[in-house]
Amino acid sequence: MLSTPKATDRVYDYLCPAESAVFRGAVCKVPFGKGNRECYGVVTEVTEEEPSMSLKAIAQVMPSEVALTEELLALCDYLQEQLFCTFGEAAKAILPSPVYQKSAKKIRFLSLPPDSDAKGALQGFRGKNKEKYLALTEYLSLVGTAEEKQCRELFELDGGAVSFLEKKGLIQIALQEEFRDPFLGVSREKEKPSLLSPLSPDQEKAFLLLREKADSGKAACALLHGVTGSGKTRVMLALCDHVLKKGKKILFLVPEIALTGQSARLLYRHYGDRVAILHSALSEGERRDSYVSIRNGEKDIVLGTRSAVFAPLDRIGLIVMDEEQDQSYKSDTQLKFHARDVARFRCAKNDAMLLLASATPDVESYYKAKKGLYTLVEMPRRFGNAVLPEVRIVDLRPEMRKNPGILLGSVLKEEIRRNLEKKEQTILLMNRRGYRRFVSCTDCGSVIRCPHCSVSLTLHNGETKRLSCHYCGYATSLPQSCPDCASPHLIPHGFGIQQLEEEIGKVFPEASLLRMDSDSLSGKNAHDQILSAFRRKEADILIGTQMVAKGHNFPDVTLVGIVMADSALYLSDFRAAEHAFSLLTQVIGRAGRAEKKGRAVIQTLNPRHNVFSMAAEQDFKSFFEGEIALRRAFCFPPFCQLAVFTLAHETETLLRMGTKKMSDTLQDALQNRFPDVKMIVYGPFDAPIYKMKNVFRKRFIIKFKNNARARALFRYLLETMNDSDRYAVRITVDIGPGMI
DNA sequence: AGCACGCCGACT
DNA sequence: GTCGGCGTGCTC
Repeated sequence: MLSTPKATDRVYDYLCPAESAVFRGAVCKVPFGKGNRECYGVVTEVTEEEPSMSLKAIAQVMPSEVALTEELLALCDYLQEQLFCTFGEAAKAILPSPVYQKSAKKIRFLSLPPDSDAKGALQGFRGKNKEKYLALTEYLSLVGTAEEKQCRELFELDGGAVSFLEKKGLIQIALQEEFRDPFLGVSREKEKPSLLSPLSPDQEKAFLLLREKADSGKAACALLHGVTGSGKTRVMLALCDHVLKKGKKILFLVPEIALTGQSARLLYRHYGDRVAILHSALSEGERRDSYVSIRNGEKDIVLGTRSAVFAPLDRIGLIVMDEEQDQSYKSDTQLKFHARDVARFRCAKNDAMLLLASATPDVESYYKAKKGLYTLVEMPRRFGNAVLPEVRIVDLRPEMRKNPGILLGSVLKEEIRRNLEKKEQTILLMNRRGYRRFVSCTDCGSVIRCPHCSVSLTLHNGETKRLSCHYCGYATSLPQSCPDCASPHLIPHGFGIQQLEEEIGKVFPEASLLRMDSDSLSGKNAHDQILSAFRRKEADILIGTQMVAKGHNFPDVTLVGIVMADSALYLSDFRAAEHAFSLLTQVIGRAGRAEKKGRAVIQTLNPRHNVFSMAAEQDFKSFFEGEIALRRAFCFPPFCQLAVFTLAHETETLLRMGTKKMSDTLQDALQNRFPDVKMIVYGPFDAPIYKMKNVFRKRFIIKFKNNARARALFRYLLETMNDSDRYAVRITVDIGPGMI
């Protein structure tokens, strides 16, 4: 069954219809359960046997172009084994429902009618839902438009309540298809294929090494490590050409299609109609079209984000993962897979080559390459006559002592002024973490928190004084007095991008700004539009979070400022240093091109931290040596594998009972049933957000060696924990978590 | 997860 | 007497 809970995760027998062919991998519509509700299932076996019991019959066999191939069926087994998911969860990730399930339904969106006064209209209203209605209308005034389904969940309203509000004219309902554009503005007209520049000697050398590996006819993995500006992309294209000429097909993965529209342009320019695009922003119809055309063999190249690694492509000769260190390759949705692991599986099945490319490889990948498990190809020189930007590391502490709220130090201010005078562009990076504004009481010290989640509420837009929760969407207006002690002395804290914007506005009133952060924007094209506007020189300064660092080419940017570099270093995650190094290296690389030398200013309270000087020099090797020594000393990946078990329950006491049972079961298993398995168990700890949407969560972190025995122990553990009554804790597992 | 069946309290 | 609460058990 597609998408099934653990309890129904097994094979069910059905009668085949006489008229249509049923085969392994086919997707079928079947009646299921007492109410014979319509479900989808995947055929895993067809027999001629007479059934020994009365069976229900398959209602409909879906067309063969949406069936799972043998390779993808094997992938389902692999994912079940590795991730402890159900068959349905694996199959659903591989075969997203729009592909087999045609739905003409449009999504209902709610918004406020123009110049409505919901508050006034609800003043005299005395129904039991008054508070919820007020909350909903406030929320809509904050976000503009929101999906009806989401609103109903957030404010616990039913369909009746929504139609009541519509009748009263307090809200309006719009039917919309989700907005999509598969090529994200890339012209579909056939452009003249631009002639590729000949390979430079360095590129030629890298290409020959990779080609030799690709021609071996065996599954292989190579890591292409090239500093920013070394021309890796050109080498990858040369390899793609070579593989295509041999009649093999290519999967080309990028971390985020919205930010790397240029990959689509690049591939589309060279290969035109042979390219299919798969990413999460496609409409149902587009996804189906892409899927079917790939499945029918009409496409030779599939470009996409992490879930495109499941594309129904046959005869794969090469899988490219650009920016392979990027954490968005690890899924944090229901099925917590890593695209790299799936890619490795598919390469093994296809005798294909996996090419990982990056300027700052993942420490684990580089370690494997150094050990000889992957072919390591290095491009240490920048292409042409490009030079590295000149980087200044500024100790912000002296200025911070005088002015604790400072965001722009004098050095950075001076550099920005210089750039404004020269009419050159500037990028300012502000790490998102730690820059949320919250409100606290100066008398009792308490912080205003979300009633459903254990987080503080974030203050938005200075003028409107709106507080919202970034985890459940709860929104409220800033109270007049402290909810705990009734003191009127509530003050905002924390620096947001908005503060930086205000400060720049004061210091440089003549400068035009663009801001890019994920909170202020929704819609897939918004980022791309901002970036394009900046590239067209419609603003002097671009302020943003990590997104501004990713793979974009801005020829007129000569200055990059990292406003507070430390925030990236102080995450509890063991990969914090790796991420900081990668982010800094990438963003510094945005400054300057061949003709114009770039400058970067790093503001920090830790000027001696060597991650800054290593990022400035693009000295990945020194960074790696230091980092791998730490990982070895403290036993972190790649020297072990990590698993995070999260236990969730609405009731704290029952959650505690669950964690106790988990601890006991683990200890017993390690001592008696699995004495040969070595694991280190940490926990239970409160999850980083202990309470979310009124559910409490605790977790265990386990270091282990990933082998069949360890997985058997986990499976035993999950079975033992799940066979208690249905009101017990819910457990989820994340193997190789992205962030811990 | 859904959905039905089944056995106890407040209504016509 | 009956509607409906949610505990329990099953899904080909």
